[in-house]
Amino acid sequence: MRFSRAYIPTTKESPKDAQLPSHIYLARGGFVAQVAAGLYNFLPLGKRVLRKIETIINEEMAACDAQEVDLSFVTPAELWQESGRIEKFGKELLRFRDRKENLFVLGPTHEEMMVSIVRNRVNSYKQLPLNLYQIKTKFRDEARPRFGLMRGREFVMKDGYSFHASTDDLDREFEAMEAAYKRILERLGLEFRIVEADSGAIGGTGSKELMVLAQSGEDTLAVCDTCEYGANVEAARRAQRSVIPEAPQADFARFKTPDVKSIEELSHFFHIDPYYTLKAVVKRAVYTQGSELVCFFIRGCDELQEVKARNSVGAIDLVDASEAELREIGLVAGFVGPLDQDNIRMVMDNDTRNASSMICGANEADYHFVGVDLSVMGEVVFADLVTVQEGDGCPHCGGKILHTKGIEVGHIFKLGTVYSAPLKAEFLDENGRSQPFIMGTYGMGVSRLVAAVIEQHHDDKGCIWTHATAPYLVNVMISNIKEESHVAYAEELYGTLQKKGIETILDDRKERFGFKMSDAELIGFPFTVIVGKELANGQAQILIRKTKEILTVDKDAVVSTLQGLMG
RNA sequence: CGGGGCGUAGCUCAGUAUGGUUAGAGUACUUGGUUUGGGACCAAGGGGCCGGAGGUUCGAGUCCUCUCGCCCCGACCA
Repeated sequence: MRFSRAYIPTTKESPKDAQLPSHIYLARGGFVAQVAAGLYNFLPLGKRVLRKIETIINEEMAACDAQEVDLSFVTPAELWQESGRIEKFGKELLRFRDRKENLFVLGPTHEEMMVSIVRNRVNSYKQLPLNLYQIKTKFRDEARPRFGLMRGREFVMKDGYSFHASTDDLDREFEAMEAAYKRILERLGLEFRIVEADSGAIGGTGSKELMVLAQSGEDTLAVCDTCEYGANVEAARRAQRSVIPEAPQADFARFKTPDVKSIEELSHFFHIDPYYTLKAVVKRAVYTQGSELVCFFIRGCDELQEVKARNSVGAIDLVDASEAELREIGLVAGFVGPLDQDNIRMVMDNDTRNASSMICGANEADYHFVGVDLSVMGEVVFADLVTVQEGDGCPHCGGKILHTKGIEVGHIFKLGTVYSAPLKAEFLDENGRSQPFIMGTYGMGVSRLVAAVIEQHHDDKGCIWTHATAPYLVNVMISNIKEESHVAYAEELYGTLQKKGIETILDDRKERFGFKMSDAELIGFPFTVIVGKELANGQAQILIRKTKEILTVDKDAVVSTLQGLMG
């Protein structure tokens, strides 16, 4: 490609709404342009990067015998009614009617459609397993799109679905997909972590997220400093506490604690470690039908993890409860405890099982119980409710847990029969019995990966594309196009590189040196060959974008040097 | 969806408290010239329904009402 003929609208200034490096540099470098909230046009350079990522995904999927399909983007709402997700998805699902007044939705994900193309066509275990995927634009009417390509409303996603006759076979495929996803991210040149995760509203097990590590990531990860363990904080576990603070000495008693409400005040009042206090967090749990107040009890030194709490009661949402709501059921905010009351549904954190020497609210204003032994409680529901904190022990090796940020670029999990059962997608097993397909699902955010590469690989000048993602690997820059000998050499080099199959752009624009250099750095070509002054000595220079290193090499050695650098 | 902010040239923004020449700057663009290793300089140009609709007024970018859009914080997010 000749730069003089390319459409690469770079700008010196960044759009005012851009915050993240990926957003700023992709916009400034002329890769994408915003159309409306959460909607972006991909310009030539952006499209090339997108296609490169898609190609790598396609290659790795082919290696696993997964087959690419292309499902219609507009899907009949009926399918969504059948699966029951039309309500669950809510306003994120864009719906509209056609001229005949039939209701349709724009696909935000394609479980329903994928199941529908397989059901009634695959009807024997002999036709299984099957792994189908597509790379396609999705639409989710996000309440608040942000961060450029990171969280758009329209985005490109690879979504794959596998169908199996047994859970063993699903397990095998799941591992193969995890390995394939790992290879994809490695080939893209990304630093990432595969972490345990919550399956979300959709349900399922074995949920794993692929996280590209970057400070700007929207997800917090708990990772072990010693072993491979990593998890989204929404799902992270921890080892039993190894160091337990010294227990306070006290017999069971009701104690006057005027205006002592918070855990901090309580531990200060009694001069004890918050470990021995019981924190009560009351939330209104919202279910598909109805809602109720629930009190979650955790140790005072812990924080409630809302996703875990929500899962523990099967709620679709938790909202803060007001003091008035508490009063209505006879509880006093700041003094809620599990003893002597059955006003509210209670869930206790696993770490409070049989806890003793505890201090908890007495369900009466200005009173707490001390010396409480929780093992005296009758039937109690326990669950893991707490947020794993930095410094906690790794559940696998006992190493130390650290927090880090990640960008979710992939999510794989085992669906089982969550969709196939309600949609009645069944096959006959070896015994002639009808069974719903056992399914797995494998998603990867393709357009988000474009942004993730830049979040992880940029500097104050612009993008630094990895070799696998660069729109062009080599930029041959002519410092001054008025120098005929320079132009002649650059043209020849450009031709040679192209013949060798190396994606090259020739910067033959009538611009000054500095302007072209800034563009080269902003766009982020891995290598820029500077054809200029040095040619008088029979030399050219190679700028390595990543290290900013400039190699001066003999003009006849440029191609071989580049090939060496590309490895 | 709650709270806040902003819509003026392709882009980044002045101008709006107090209505009044022909609506500005920087940058980008065009032409000519000088330059030619880090977004250079000089000169001359083109480019605007001041988001939209209605109103007040002799007169509205500026005041009032209503709308639409975009951004930020939060809630939400397979």
